[in-house]
Amino acid sequence: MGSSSGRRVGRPRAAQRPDSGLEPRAELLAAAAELFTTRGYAATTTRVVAERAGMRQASMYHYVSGKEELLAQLLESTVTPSLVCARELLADDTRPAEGRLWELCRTDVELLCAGPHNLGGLYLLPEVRTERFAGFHAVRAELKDGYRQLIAATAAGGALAKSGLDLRTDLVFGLIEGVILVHRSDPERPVSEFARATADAALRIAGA
Amino acid sequence: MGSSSGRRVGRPRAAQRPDSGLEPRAELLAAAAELFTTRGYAATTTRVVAERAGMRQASMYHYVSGKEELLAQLLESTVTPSLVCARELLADDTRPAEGRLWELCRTDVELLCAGPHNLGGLYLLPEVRTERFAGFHAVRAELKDGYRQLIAATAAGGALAKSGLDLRTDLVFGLIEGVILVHRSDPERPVSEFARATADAALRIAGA
DNA sequence: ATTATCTATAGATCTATAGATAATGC
DNA sequence: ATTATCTATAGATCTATAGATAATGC
Repeated sequence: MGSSSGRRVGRPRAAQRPDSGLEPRAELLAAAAELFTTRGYAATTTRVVAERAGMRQASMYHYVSGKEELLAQLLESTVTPSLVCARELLADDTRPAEGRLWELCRTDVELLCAGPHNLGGLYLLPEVRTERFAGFHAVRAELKDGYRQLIAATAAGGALAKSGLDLRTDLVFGLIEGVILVHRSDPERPVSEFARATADAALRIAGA
Repeated sequence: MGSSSGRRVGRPRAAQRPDSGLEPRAELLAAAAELFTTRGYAATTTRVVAERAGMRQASMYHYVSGKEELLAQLLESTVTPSLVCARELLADDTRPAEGRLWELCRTDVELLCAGPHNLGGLYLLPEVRTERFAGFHAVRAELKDGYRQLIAATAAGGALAKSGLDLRTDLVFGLIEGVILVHRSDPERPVSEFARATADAALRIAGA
């Protein structure tokens, strides 16, 4: 709920703005999402994040320990929904693998392109490769393994040797993540049609 | 040639190292390439670039005006060879478009994955979207247009409406640039085989 | 009393310039 | 004299903490 209206405990903010309806921490995350994706992580100062969230630089530390925590949280929130989808599809063995792979690709593209800022673009930040974000890497690796299992379960995939399967998996996963670049270059394109076209392309790459 | 051996004009460097054989400016570019691709642009200080190139921070300014100039130069040197290849293939109308498109994809992947550092990864840096790098964007746009023309000239591409052609072009170009991500995740994979497999995948996406 | 914020600032950078220095060239 | 480098540093940040302040809650 937070602040459902008017009077709140604590010293009032210096710069008042129309109530966004978000909790302060969520406001910080939203501000960080926009700034990190457009300007990059290292180039974004705590001051601009806080200010965009409506508070002064120092006040940010009341809610988060610093920039790192914001990025870590944003990253995990980006993969988690895709991972949930992958787990469901892997469990559902009533449907052929081809259809489930297509569905995973489509959903993943929708999720990557969803939201006002190109959240998927966070994957690409160089800082993300750091040990600090091991939690994110773990969930992302699990998602990639979901892709691998579905590709292996297709008719074409079953015939592949390990190196061939690795290659197909990397190409499909690369296409899906590369979609972030495509979306960035033309954010106006209708997402659902684009997501279906990308899923079609992924199946062709998988050989299905 | 530079410094073919021993005695050089000017005060000696503080930290001597085995002669790399490169001119100082080239040493700076090589250092920047590695650091920008691994740590990112904003997170890389002039001090580490200069030090890795064997000189002190301030000495760098004898050769370049600052970090921006290094990035701009690196970016352009990354697309230019692909663009040369695209122009040659576009001009050669004795071969069917399918084969030329395949060749462009293969060469482009080879070039993106070439070199000790993942130079192609520079594309992904958020700072690159800045107006400052308009020169790079112009050559990159010309390369993308080369892809579009070749796709349009294929049998399958000729039948497409404009929006369909745009979509195919974006998917193919996205796959090729996404290759940077794939290469980053497994730099050990033999490049030439990978390049051929990616070109095959690109043709399947193009519908050829 | 508790809380959310603020202002102020210490300490740690980082960039780019100024001016000194140590080579070779003539 | 010319050149390539160096050392030193001013000025501009940026992060994170310390301590003050202005609300509500009881």
